[in-house]
Amino acid sequence: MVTLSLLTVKPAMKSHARPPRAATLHDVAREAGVSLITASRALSNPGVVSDATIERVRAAVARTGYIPNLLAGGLKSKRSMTVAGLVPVISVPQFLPTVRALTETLDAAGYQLILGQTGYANSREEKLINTMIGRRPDGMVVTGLVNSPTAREQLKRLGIPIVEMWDLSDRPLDMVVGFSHVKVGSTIAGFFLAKGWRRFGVATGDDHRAMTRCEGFRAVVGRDIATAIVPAPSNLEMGRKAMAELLRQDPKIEAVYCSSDEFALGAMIEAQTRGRRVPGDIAICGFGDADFAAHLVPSLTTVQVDGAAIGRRAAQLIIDRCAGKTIAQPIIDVGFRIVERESTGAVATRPLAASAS
Amino acid sequence: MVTLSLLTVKPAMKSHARPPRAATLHDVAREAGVSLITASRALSNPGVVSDATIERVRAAVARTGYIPNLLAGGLKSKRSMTVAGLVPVISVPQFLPTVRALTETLDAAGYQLILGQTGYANSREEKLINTMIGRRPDGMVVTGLVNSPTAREQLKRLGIPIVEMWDLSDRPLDMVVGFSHVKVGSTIAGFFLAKGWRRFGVATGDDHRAMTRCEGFRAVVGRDIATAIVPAPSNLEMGRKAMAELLRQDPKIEAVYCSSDEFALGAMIEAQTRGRRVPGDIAICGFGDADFAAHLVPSLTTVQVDGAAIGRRAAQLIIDRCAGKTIAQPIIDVGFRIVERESTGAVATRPLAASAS
DNA sequence: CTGTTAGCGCTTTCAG
DNA sequence: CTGAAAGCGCTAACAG
Repeated sequence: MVTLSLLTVKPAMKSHARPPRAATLHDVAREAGVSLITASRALSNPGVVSDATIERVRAAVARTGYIPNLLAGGLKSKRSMTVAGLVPVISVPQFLPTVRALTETLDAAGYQLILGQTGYANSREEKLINTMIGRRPDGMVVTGLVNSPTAREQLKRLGIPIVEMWDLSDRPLDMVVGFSHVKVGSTIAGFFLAKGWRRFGVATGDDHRAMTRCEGFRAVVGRDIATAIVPAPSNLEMGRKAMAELLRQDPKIEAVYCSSDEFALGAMIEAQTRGRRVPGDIAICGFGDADFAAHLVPSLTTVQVDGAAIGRRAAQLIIDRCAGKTIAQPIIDVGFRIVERESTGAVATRPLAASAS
Repeated sequence: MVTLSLLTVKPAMKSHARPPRAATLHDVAREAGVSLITASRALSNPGVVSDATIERVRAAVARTGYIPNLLAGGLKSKRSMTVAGLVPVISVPQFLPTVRALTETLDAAGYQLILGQTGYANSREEKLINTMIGRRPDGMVVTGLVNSPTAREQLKRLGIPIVEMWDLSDRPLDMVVGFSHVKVGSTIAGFFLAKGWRRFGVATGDDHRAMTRCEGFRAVVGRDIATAIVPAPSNLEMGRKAMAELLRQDPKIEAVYCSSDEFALGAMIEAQTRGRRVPGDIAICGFGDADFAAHLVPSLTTVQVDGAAIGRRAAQLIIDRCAGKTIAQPIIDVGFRIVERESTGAVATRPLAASAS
């Protein structure tokens, strides 16, 4: 018996004729001469289908140009194979390694990351979460701890795995991968003190996590130090302005912590422009260990956080939970360490570093 | 008659009881005492429903905590309200403003951008396109021109609006928003020549678009100039290495074009480290007009491209086409302009700029 | 303005 | 190993 397909793809069709519709599994099944469900199994659960059948279905797929409709599959199976990810803004370099690792780790497991920008404002966060839920993601990853009680309640009720990241909490919404920002601040302060400096300054972005680091810093060195706060995200331009402000507040300032490396570079440039030597007159420490930090002149002392690891581990938590595994450790502290370079002068005598992991 | 809902949300339930399933439109309809389709219309097409009914449905939505399942809606209506976006790697600063503008413009129209990383390798591109098609996006935006004939054919067959961006072509797959990279290269060359320099160098990433700019540059100033090619994406570290290489090839080099601003900053630092004054001894021009370029010392001459505009216009093309509008101009040249700053010395006597728009 | 009917394309039962 | 039936949650099409 000869089965004539109505769907044979002809590379060249008259004029602009475009196939009225994409091939469905139904078409594939007909082409392969098997039932719909067998075709489905051949593709998504080959273990229970005979090799011969699999081969015929594969061939039919190739002939028809079939691409599974994940919307339909997800509707029935309740698994959309997507994970929602919330970041403040996509253009902050800080989170890029994390987003990249998330994308890649999820991709390797067949999941698609769907990114949303909350924009540093809590109101947007709630709205965005709602939009995201509409796509029925299998998991959700958010930057920072979810503060809004409404949003927390809603996310909990969803019953999907959730990872809060880039921060730490004893009592996360569900799971958390991050590090202690307070500890970062106090560690930098300890590092500065160990070097013998006594006149400090801090330049920080105004977002929650940066402010927390700033508080950790001031808790150790005192709150009446020169302080410059700029709207997040802090960049090079803002760094120049902030350093100008710090020098106005305290012309004899000795050591400055900046809440990002871009910010620190700006501060460094401004200090140099005003005739201060770095680190001769002013020591500068950044945060994030951006790719350029090691290659500046002077190279920049900074706090290294493994953003890619945060993304990888967050993704893995989601993947594991979706696979039904029980998570032994739902609170992961990835730690951080001070990378001492030239911008803070001669190397300190005692090493100062790390957090738990 | 009193309608007792089975779905009344009780804030505090016994132990870990979690609602077995999310509220569906069916639940909302029952709560509101209307039919399923009326509830549907009240939410997505309120114009054709009485105000009283809308109000009742709204109340039912609030009570049940209903969030529409966009997968189900998309399956039936054939509109997933998603747009697929392909970038080489998410972590390249270059495309960030574009991705951001895309996200935001699409979001405002109710669309969700789904991002995929092709990773500078054509093989991944084809595979990624297939994955994306599985989610049945309503449109697609790709960085650069789609080269692979297989991919072009497949995308055309899809019948959804497609925008290629960050490059230009007379014969795009569908629509294109970008600028001429050859022209960028030749314009920079002309700019350098007008300043009186005669010994040139070029440091470039090895991706297609950067190489094209490089060719445009060399087509004007000659192909036998000092040249350093590094693997994309080019960053500060690579810039230092590249400049070291250029100085090795030609110690008397006078003017260098770098394929990105991060790259140029690295080159500048390396030159200064080796005792060359910028712009005194060597003039440097970057590409991209990164946010920091204007605030460096010396400030960096560069080529400004409105990446956000590319994203906005690409998104708008997709949105308009999805709305059934005919696109008057499917080939959009957003142009570029040289932003002359300190790194190329005294301001040129004749202005050099722009492309078509 | 409102309701009924019939699917979208797939996967989960439950039977052979 | 294969198949038939049912339906995920929603909306388009056609009635009233």
